[in-house]
Amino acid sequence: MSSGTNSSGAPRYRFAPSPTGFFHVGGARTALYNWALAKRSGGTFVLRIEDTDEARNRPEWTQGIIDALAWIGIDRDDPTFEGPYFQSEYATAHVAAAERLYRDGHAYYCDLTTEQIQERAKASGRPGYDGYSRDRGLEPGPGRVLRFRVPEGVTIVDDLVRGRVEFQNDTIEDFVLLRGNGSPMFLLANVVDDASMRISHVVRAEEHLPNAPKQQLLWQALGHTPPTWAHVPVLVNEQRKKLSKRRDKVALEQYRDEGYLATAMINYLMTLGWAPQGETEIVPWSRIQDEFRLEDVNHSPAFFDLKKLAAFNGEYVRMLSVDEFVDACRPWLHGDAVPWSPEQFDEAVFRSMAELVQTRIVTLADVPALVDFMFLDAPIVDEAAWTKTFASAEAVAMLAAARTSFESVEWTSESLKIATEECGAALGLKLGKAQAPVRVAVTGRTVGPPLFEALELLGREIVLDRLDVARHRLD
RNA sequence: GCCCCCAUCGUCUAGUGGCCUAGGACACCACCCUUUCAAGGUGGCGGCACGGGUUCGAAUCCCGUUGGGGGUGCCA
Repeated sequence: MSSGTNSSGAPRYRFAPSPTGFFHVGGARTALYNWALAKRSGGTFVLRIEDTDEARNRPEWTQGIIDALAWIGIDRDDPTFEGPYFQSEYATAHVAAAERLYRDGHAYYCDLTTEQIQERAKASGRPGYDGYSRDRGLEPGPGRVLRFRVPEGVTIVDDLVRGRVEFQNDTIEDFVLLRGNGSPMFLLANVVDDASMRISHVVRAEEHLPNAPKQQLLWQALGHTPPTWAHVPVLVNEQRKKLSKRRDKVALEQYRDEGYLATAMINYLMTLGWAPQGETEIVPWSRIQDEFRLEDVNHSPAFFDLKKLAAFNGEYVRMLSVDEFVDACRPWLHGDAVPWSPEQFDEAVFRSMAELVQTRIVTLADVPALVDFMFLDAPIVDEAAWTKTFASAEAVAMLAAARTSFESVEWTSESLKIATEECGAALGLKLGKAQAPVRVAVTGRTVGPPLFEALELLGREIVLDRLDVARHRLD
């Protein structure tokens, strides 16, 4: 695949998000692509932020991008990371480039208003601007836009993922470079910045593909060799529409805040449109960095599947060592969202249950609900579970039997299990049925971590007390 | 309307002319394991959009159809 590549020096991959107050998961994937390639090639990941008026007043938006990148392992302190740069820093250069284009005959001024253009389009039956001012020789002036003079012929965009894409130049209208007020347009600013930063690879979402021929023409008119293009497919929702902020959960920060692991998120994102060699999709970033190739990226849009993400996350949660897991859980075990007070929480107790919790959660946010009964004075009772469990006389009897038995049994999980078994047997209940009333009385729920381990940890006094409370409640 | 892109199980993918009676993963179903719930194990369901070519041979190459998506701003 040989489009003109900036041959001098190491490759430079630019990632140019526009700040919008959150970081899009699609953007995250594109960033990861750029990052993997830059890292492996010994090149550079250039972060250039598209500066808008609104973003300028909200520096936290830019910080949000940097934080989000850091979360997925794109570390600003890494020497591969260059930036952030802001588009506005180059505004003078943008205008200068436009004027050069005008002097060289690659651009011309036009005084048509949007309404006039529409009228002409309507009259001719062809939509869009028809090149009316091309040869009118207009001088610069207030209200006059500078338009690019699209040359005749064919523009071939040589794209690393899509191959050779041909555009007939007569289907590309003479697009605006400078607005009537003299300010540069995005397309121009982008090219000028890329060229002056000697960007060699532009890897971005497919929605930009129609812009590529225009930009390539601009690179050439400016006297530069165009970069290597790669337009990667977009991420879509179940309706096969491009993920949108309005309808879909697209903020990377939200996944972070809901307790998804960055490792899982990164891995999942990379399997959308690409697959690592071999038997499994669960692979560490190091392997992805070594193996990822744009040439192997799929051509069609990929559905962002929450269920599969959840499966990946569970997979990664279970891979954690106990220490790592406890560390990762910490933010979810403290703070306002948690039902217990700081004094009630005991990390040592949590640690001893950690392994049992690990196989039972999807995200870290699921952790508190599994262990809250260990720290609260009284369990949070799930009414539906309670009603269902104590609907039978045996269940009520079982509770009383366990209360009596637990008074004197040796306080280990193994003995507690045997004691429960015996009480159940006397009532014709198997262990599965026998443990239920005890579980609901002590934990408030029908589901949770293995019961007898929890009872042992809780201690005889608390357990007996909760059994009593439950019996009173039944009366 | 015009331009461009895309098309393998429900979903994400492997597959680059014979190794494919199409492989894996998620989801789903069943069974096993089991103190609940998970996790784990085993098995099952399920796909090359359609029609023409090219070829000894096509999921793979070509053309068309259909169906999706994106772009068509003095937005970025």
